[in-house]
Amino acid sequence: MLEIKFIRENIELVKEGLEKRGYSTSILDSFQSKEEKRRKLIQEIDEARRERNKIQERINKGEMELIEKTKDLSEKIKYLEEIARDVEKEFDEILYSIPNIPHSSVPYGKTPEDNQEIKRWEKPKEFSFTPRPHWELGKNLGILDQERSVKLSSSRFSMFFGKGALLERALIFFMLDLHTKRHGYIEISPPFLVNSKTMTGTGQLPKFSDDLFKVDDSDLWLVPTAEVPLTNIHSDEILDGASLPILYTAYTPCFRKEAGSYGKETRGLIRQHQFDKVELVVITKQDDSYSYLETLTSNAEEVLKRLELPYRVVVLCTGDLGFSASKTYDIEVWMSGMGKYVEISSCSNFEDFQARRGNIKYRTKEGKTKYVHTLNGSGLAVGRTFAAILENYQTSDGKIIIPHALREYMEEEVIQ
RNA sequence: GGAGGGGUACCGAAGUGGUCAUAACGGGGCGGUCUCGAAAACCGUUUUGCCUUUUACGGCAACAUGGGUUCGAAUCCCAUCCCCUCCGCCA
Repeated sequence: MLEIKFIRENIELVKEGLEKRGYSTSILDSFQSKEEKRRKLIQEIDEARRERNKIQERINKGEMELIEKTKDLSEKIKYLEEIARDVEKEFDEILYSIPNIPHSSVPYGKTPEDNQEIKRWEKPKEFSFTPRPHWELGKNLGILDQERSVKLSSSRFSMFFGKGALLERALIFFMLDLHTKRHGYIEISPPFLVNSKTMTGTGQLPKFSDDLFKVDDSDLWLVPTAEVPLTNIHSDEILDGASLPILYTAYTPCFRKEAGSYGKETRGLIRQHQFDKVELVVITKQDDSYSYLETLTSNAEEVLKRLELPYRVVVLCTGDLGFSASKTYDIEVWMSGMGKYVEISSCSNFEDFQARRGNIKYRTKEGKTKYVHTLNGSGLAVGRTFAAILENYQTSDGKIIIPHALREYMEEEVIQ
């Protein structure tokens, strides 16, 4: 969330940010009226409490006749507090629904078509035959079963068999090893179910519950990304400034409802209710966060470079930017069979937006407390990487050559 | 799931209805004195949030969380969460 005082004092700037994203700005009107109401109430309550405290002091000194007077005052306070509770609740709902402001370097745009390509690595390989999509390859090789998984669960679930399951595991190991051994991230194995407070900290709640799976009869939700548990590790903490930056990586399955995507990308591994991902999270001081956005993105790119998968990097335009992010780079891998670039990683700087929600601070050398900046990026989405390997490493007879970087984890050079 | 104990600051811990609890006491951290330097000792300091347009040597709030009783709650009552011990169950 944004700082209340900041919104109040920079209402035009916030309005501009909302407009750039294509959001309605009417929320700011309710913000203003509710905020003023809230502030007046706080003042009124504080004043009444001050008065009561003074009288209480005199009662303590023996002026018992004042007891009657303070009764009324207490009733008044109780009444005001009740109103304040409601106002505060309504106000919070508004406050938590205002998105982050796009960074000044983010290009203006309305749709994903307006995202700007800033980098392209390696040319897509030329095939002497028509390359097939990964779902055909996987099915023919018997390593990917998307029919039985529907029987077990529902559509948008898949199952790997034999070498396919091994390839998936190899990818997870390869990515985690790269990030821990080469890039300096600390590996975490977090819970896959988290509570509402945690989901609110990173911005999934209250606005985006429709896309989350919730466990019945509990306050637990299935994580849609490891970003949620990792970023919230230090919620309600004041970190030592010397301990920053903190770099975490984790492998987790991710669960998403993908509501509103009926009929879209139903085949293959692109859009699933459950998929594996290795995530990168960075917690920094505010001055470092944008340079870490570059580092983080290059850490994710390194996975594709080592797997020798062609990709491009785009910077998301204001209209395509996620709710909590200030700036986002998407990495898109080339899918030979599908004949297009597909998002495989999203690397974002949230500045202090998540830190405010999750209450994550650090202490400076001078002893002051400040909000940290948080960043995260996929490093990478495992299912899509799996698909990219199948499509880019296929042979004319439908075999898959294993990329060199994975051979130590696979023990074989070809899946056939 | 059953029985019992507990949740107070960075940590340990006291306080069990009004001598103001930011909070005793002990430890730790930070600053200083002493020292060539260090240790020890001594002195000082050490929560967070909100409101007052900025600021204050200003005000308010917070003792797991949320309600309640009371003129007044860390303290009494109710609910919820979490931790510990024992029993049962179990990967």
